Amino acid sequence: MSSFDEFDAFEGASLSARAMAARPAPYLDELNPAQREAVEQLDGPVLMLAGAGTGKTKALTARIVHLLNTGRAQSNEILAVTFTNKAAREMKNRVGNMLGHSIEGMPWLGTFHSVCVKLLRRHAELVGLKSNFTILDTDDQLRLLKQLVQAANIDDKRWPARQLAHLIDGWKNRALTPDNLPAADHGAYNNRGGELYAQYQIRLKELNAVDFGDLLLHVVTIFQKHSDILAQYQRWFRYVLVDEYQDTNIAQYLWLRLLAGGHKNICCVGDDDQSIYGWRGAEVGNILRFEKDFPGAHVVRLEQNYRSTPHILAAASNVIKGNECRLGKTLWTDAEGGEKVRLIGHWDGEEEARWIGEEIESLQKGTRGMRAVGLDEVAILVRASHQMRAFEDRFLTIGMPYRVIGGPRFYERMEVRDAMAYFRLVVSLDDDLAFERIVNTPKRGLGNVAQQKIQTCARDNGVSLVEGARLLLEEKGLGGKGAKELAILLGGLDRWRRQGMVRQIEVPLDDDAVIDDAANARVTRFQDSPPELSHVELAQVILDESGYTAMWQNDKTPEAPGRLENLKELVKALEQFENFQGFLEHISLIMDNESDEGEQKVSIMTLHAAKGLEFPAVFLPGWEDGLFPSQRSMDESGLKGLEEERRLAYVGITRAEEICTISFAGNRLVFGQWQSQMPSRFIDELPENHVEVLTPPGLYGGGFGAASAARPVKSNLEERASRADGYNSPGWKRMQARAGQYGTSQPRESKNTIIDLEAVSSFSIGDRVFHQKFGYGTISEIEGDKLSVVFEKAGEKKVVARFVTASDDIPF
DNA sequence: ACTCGTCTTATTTTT
DNA sequence: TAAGACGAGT
Repeated sequence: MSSFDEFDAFEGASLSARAMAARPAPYLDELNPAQREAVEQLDGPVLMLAGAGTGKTKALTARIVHLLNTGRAQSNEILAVTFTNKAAREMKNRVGNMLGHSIEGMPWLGTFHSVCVKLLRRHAELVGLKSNFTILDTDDQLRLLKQLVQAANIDDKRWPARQLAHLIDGWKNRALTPDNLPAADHGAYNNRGGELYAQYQIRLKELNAVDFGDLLLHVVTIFQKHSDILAQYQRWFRYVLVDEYQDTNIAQYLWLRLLAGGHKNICCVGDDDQSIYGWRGAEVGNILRFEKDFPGAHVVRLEQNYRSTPHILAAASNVIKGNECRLGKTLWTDAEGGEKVRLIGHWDGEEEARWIGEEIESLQKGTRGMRAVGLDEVAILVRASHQMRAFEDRFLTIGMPYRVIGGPRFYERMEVRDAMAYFRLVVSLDDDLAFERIVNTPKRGLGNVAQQKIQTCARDNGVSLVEGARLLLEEKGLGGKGAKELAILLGGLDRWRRQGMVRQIEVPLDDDAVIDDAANARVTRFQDSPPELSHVELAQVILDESGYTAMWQNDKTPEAPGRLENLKELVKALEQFENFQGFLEHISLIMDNESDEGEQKVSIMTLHAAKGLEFPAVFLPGWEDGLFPSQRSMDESGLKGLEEERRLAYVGITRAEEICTISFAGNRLVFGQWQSQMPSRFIDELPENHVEVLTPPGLYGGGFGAASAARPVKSNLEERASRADGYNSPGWKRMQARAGQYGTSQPRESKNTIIDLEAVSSFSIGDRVFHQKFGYGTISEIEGDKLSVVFEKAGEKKVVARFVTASDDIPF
């Protein structure tokens, strides 16, 4: 992709740079003392512990500018890594702005993955790859693994390939190659884990492909095995900067240690309290251990917050201080006043959504002396994406514009990937995975049997699938419609390839290696080919002639028009690139979807997706034990899991600038079952004098606590959870202490059910009752809060008392 | 080869 | 509940 003239100026560079060392540094004046310290401490290891909203990016960019300005390094001698492209882009922009001129260079500011791609392209042969290797996405990865699993005669029902994929990802995150896989891990996946992992890696090499994990792992391997190469880069990258250090996994940690191992000029920026990606391999330990890893490290804490009101900060701080494993920071602010964090309980999830909808409407109008808040300034942050539905439903009915952030990304959409598979195949005919994806899309009458034949033929002859298909046709090994269609496809591939060729020769590519390969192959055959198509035109032609466009045009499902729209957008996106290769390279790493226009909309997203963002008004619904903190997280990871959930709560609260509203529902439909919920234990951790409880207990006698007290079943569950992690006080105590403490909004009238909480415990045998699902019935037995009811239509069922009402009350 | 019905299983997600 | 995966039937 990019050439290596980043290195060209290697030795003689710094004279002019040093001459600049005396330049004034106005950017320093805008920093607070802590930020300034973090910026000016240029040499040696530095850990910048930056709390939420403390101007971390500002400090980080100032540091880069300072490095340049003092002549310590040239822009191409600084390695700065982030996790997301968005973060990398922002940093680039801000460095540019701060310098006052566009930065030519900073070629090594990018994501871990994009930097690794560059490095790996340069040294691919050292791990048995060619420098034009392709990068598989998770979909390709899974398909590949499925094949291996089937070939190994494993019942993929009992041992799903997904699970294996997950294991392998985990190993790669931990920098474990098949060779150094610990015995314990070897036995995973029905004792075949290690074996299949090894096979998978071999297969990847055969395909000249890598998965995301490999990008880092291969580079680490190269550095470990080739000290000369490592030394070269250690010298080249004079300063190393890392953003979001708390999110690094072991592979990334090793990678950094290796690169910074010489001069130790490494500056890691992060916040242990915002480590929320443990489940995908991030090691909070990396940041907690920093001072041990880099003795003599300077630790700077950025604690002055420029984002939120004191109430919000107090709430966040009080919650997070429940965590044991943290370095400790206290956010503070100059700002004064502001609303307290608001807390409200609801009857159920629907009611919660309704209330939030109305609340947003009144924020818009600017009631209670507050300024009017625009919809763009409002966000709803949920723990799990299924919670979004209630809000979407509600907002749809009241016509409130909203946008869901972090859904399936543009480049992950089926149609986009199909299209890209065509492009990939045209670019390199031996992209077997791309071929597999599209042979029968659109339907060409090439089902399992036909594809199997192609596979066999290709393997027997040791060629790619495309070549195998060609041979198969020549041998007449395939008949009927399939054969005809396949011939058309192969013909098309050749034609498209030819149509794209000349253009590719004319356009200079960045990457010498790629250009050489491609050009050599082409010059001999197609030098004088007739008028060509630009890659954009070609893309359109491919989609049309392959029948792919037609496939969606003929599709009558409601999503078909949207898919066609996406294809158009994809073709348009190609315009920004010089050629196919450039595009494919780019999108394999960039999965952004920032195509949102002007209209004011409420944002709905998960807490994870919200990290790094901020909104004047934030709603945090669903604070119920089991949902948040997530039961699964606690079951799987115990105390560690709970602490990560707590960090998530911290992240959520600290997204809010002016007003933060936390809510919970007493009942929620979970997997189609109504469940009564306990308020989240994190609610107990909110500091009372910074919280305003809305809708005090009123009409419904005792409100939440009383209702809970009537349900020993839940509290046992709750108690079990508490005991399991040994963390909080037993559920019962908490619950009782809380009884009546929090307000609960009234049940939704539109449901036409008025449920008298007092009545829950006052059923007696023989009462006639109504149940939403089973209809009318008569109570035959009472056991705690469980009733046996003989329903008129549904027969005898055990139901929880709460879901049943005395039948007279039902105004149906 | 494709469609339809049954079964299963339910976080968080970047690159 | 509700979406996705899978197998059987046409």
